[in-house]
Parts: sequence; C-alpha cells; structure tokens
Amino acid sequence: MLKKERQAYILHQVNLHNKVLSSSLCIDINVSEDTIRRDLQELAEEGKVIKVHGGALSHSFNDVHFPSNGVYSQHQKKTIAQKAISLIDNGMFVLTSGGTTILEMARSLPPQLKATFISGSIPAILEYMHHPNIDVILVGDRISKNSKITVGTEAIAKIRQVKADICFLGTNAIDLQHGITDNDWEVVQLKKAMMESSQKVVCLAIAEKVNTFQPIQIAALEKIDILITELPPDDPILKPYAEAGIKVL
Amino acid sequence: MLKKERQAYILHQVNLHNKVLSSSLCIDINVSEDTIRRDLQELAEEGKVIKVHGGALSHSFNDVHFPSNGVYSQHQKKTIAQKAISLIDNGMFVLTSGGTTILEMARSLPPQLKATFISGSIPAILEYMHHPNIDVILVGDRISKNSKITVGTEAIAKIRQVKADICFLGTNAIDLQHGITDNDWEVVQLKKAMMESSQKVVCLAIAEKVNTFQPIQIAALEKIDILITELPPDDPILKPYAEAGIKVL
DNA sequence: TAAATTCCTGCATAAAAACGCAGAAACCGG
DNA sequence: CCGGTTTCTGCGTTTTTATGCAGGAATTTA
Repeated sequence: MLKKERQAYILHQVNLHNKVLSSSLCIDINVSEDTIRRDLQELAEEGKVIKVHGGALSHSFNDVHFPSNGVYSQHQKKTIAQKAISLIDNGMFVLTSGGTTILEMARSLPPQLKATFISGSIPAILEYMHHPNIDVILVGDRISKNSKITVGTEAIAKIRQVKADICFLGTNAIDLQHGITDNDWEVVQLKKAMMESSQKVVCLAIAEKVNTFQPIQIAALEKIDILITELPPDDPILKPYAEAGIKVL
Repeated sequence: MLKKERQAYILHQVNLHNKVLSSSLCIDINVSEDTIRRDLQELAEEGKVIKVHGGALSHSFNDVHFPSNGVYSQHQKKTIAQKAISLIDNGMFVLTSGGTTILEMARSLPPQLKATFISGSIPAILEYMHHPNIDVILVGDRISKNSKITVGTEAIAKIRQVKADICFLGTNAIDLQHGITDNDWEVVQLKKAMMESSQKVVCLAIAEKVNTFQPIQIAALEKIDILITELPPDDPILKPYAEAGIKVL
C-alpha cells in the first residue's frame, strides 16, 4: 500500500470516528507502528489531524469546546432565554433560581418589561439590578459559595411567603424516571420551595441535559408545567415529556 | 481512552453541570483517581476549569466581579481599611454597610481570618464571597438600585434580629453638630438598625468627609465608638471628636 | 478532636515515541 | 538496463509519557 493511500485512509478514519489509535491502524493496514507514527506526524504538520500520545484526533474535536466569552453553549441558551421571556408579562411576580441559563435570560429581558423578580442567586440579581424597570427582591440568608445563591431555612421561609406567578428553574438534569434532579442538597431544598410558591413552573434545560440525572431529586415530572430547550417543540427527544403532560416549548 | 479524549469529556461535564467530582469521574471513565486529578490539574493550568478539593468547577460561573477600578481616593481608603481590619478577631460577627471604603476593607481582609460577615450591600457581599474563610450572611429585601443595597422593613427586621460584635459604617458625612448624616432615607434607616444591633460602632470616613454634613441624620456622635480616617489619630482635625469621647484611630 | 477523604510525592511499570541505522524499493538520467 | 541517489520502511535501542500504587501530609467532616 502506498504512502499516500495510507494517509488518505488514516484521514478518512479520523474524520469518521474523531479518533484513531496508532495500534489499530497498524493492524488495519499491516505496517509497523513506526510507519503509522511517521504518517500521523506528517498529517499533523499539515494540520490535518491532532497527534496525541497513542493516536490522533480530528481537529473539530479539540477546538470547538472553548468559546471566547466563557459561557458554555451560549447560543443554545440565548434561544432558550427568548422562549422563556415570552412567558413573562408586565406586572408579574417572577421567581428564578441560579445557573447560567437563567443568567442568559436575565441579560435578554426587554428593557420595557416591568415586573418583579425574586431570587437568591447573586449573579442573577446582578443582572436584574442593571435592568431599568424591574423591581428586584433579594432572598436573604447564608450564601453558598459554590452555587452563589442564598441557602438555608430563612431563605426557604421567605420563598414560602411569596406567591409568584411563574418560576424559572435552571435545570441540571431531567429525565422521565427521576424528574428533575440536582447534586447540591441545599439548592434542591430551595428549588423545591420555589416550585411550591409558584402558579407555574418552567424548567430551562439545554438538550444535552435532557435524559440525564443527578443524585438528588427536586421534583417528579408531574410538578413541571413547561419545559424549554433550544430544540423545536416537536423534536423526538422531547416527545415523551409532552406525552407526560408537560407543555414543551 | 486517550488522554485528550478524557480531558475533553471532563471539560464537557464541567461546562454542563458547573461542577464535577473526581470520584464520579473516575467511575465514569474507569481510571484511577490519580489520573483524574492529573487531568484536572492540567486543565486548571490551562485555565479551563477551576480545581477545588474533591473535583473542579466551571470557570464561567465563578468570576462575578464588580468593577474595582475607578475607586475614588483608593490609597486613603486602603489605609483606612488596614486600621479597620485590626479591629476584627476570629469568630466575630461583623455587620457592614455598603460604600467604596467598606469595599476596600472587604478586599483587604487577611485570608486566614475566620469570621461571619452580615451585609445587604451587593458589592460588599461579592467581595466577601471570594474570601476563603468567611461565612457570609446576606440580608434580603428589595434592592435599591442606586445604592446597590437591600432596603425595606424586612431588611431592617432581619438586622434587628442579629446581635453583632462590631459594625462598620461607610460614612458619607460626619460633623460635630449633626453626627453622622446621609442623603438616602432608606439607607439611613438601615444604618440606624445596624448600629442598634451592634456592640461596637465603627465609622470609616476619608478626611474629606469629616466636618461635612448631609440632610438626614443617622445618629448623634455619642453613638459612635470608633472613628477611622486615613489621618494619624493625633491630627488636629480629629481632636474635637476624640474630646467628644470617640476613640480615633 | 477524631475519622475519613482527598492530595501530593516519589517510584515502578508499561506503553508509546524518537532516533539511528540498514535493507528495500522507487526514481532517474544516461 | 544500470549505477547512483533518494525515499520509504522496519527493527533494535533509548527516551519520554502515561498511569497506577503506596505512604504520608493536608483538608474536610462529623
């Protein structure tokens, strides 16, 4: 087999599977590992693959993952934010949790919107504060440095006192069996309280988090009124949720 | 599984859930904890995650910082901050107001200090949050967008409930006749409550503000225990205050 | 304060890469 | 077709890298 042939084959494999092992290539093509290594070296120098210890990776694999602004999946989150905002009307009382999806929503709120936002999430509060027409109610208590949100019995008691029109939860994991789940006990308590204090419960989740779960349950699916992802409502992944009685946007 | 692959997976998980545990990763990927730890270390060195005890955090979520530049008279305020800090001991409960002088103090707190800080000032809270050993209690209520502090009856009621060891007030104006004064009615109410809930009241003021006054009185001079400015304690400007029974630092 | 995790350091091992070399193959101008 | 040259390939040897493991230190939790 000719050198060019070999390299074409390798490149094909890399683009197909996003990764190749030198060991399996040298069995496939039946040449020595050195030869494979030299081929990978050349392809790497031409920038066609990324050579790593043990094989090579496709270029797309490595590069995509680090967006400049630092917010992960920002585009998807913007889409979600737009859908979420359409649910908010003037004069509403809105409860929100923390999380980057909520943050994206906070940033996208239209300037004319007049509403009252209630939250214990510091980053979210910072965004709401910059908004010209929103009244901001901060739920006080001890601050959890991890999640940058107030947690504790005081916070929960305060949330119980309010009766909000709608509640937006940044969702870490949702699946059919466990409902919405999370990994921080205190945050879970808080989210439970928020759900109980709201007429309507809206879950915001990027599609990647759909059909995953975490150790602690927040609530069963039945408690959720609306689920928002960046996908169109009729996407097959979301079908079971619609069938479970959740309104999918 | 290749090293880069693993790291890409880890990065993905971190960005998805804002946090990962080394323990769960090493089950997921089926490698030793050491390997995970080394991966996290590398990713941390590349600035892609923040490594913490037991796992790692997403970077995007973790850097809420208030613009620290453009602080007026920063050098003087640093001096004041140093003096103020000398009054804080381990284990104390500390009430603080808002204001840039308080902020400067918050930034200068020694990392080993273990204490509980209570405040309704968002910028101050942000600083306290970054401190490794400080417990932060956030006083909740409606947020005043001007002063970036929670105001209202709830906030005042909460402050009344605490009995702090010491209270630091960023002071807008102080003079012999009117005591300490300010120009925001709601903030004044809050500061009054803070003074009443503390064993000791400390006023932080740059010398420029000494012997000036504002429309609304917070408290008469007698209520103040300690006054801190950037000047040496024996500066003639401060003499009348010392004579009025205030300890001047 | 005691117990349990988690972390770090150094070491051992195995896998992979780099290097030098030599034989084989291809190329090439007569 | 034929030396001479270049390129390619495979094989040992040496280096580097990746990973796991053991212990003791540090940190967290109860």
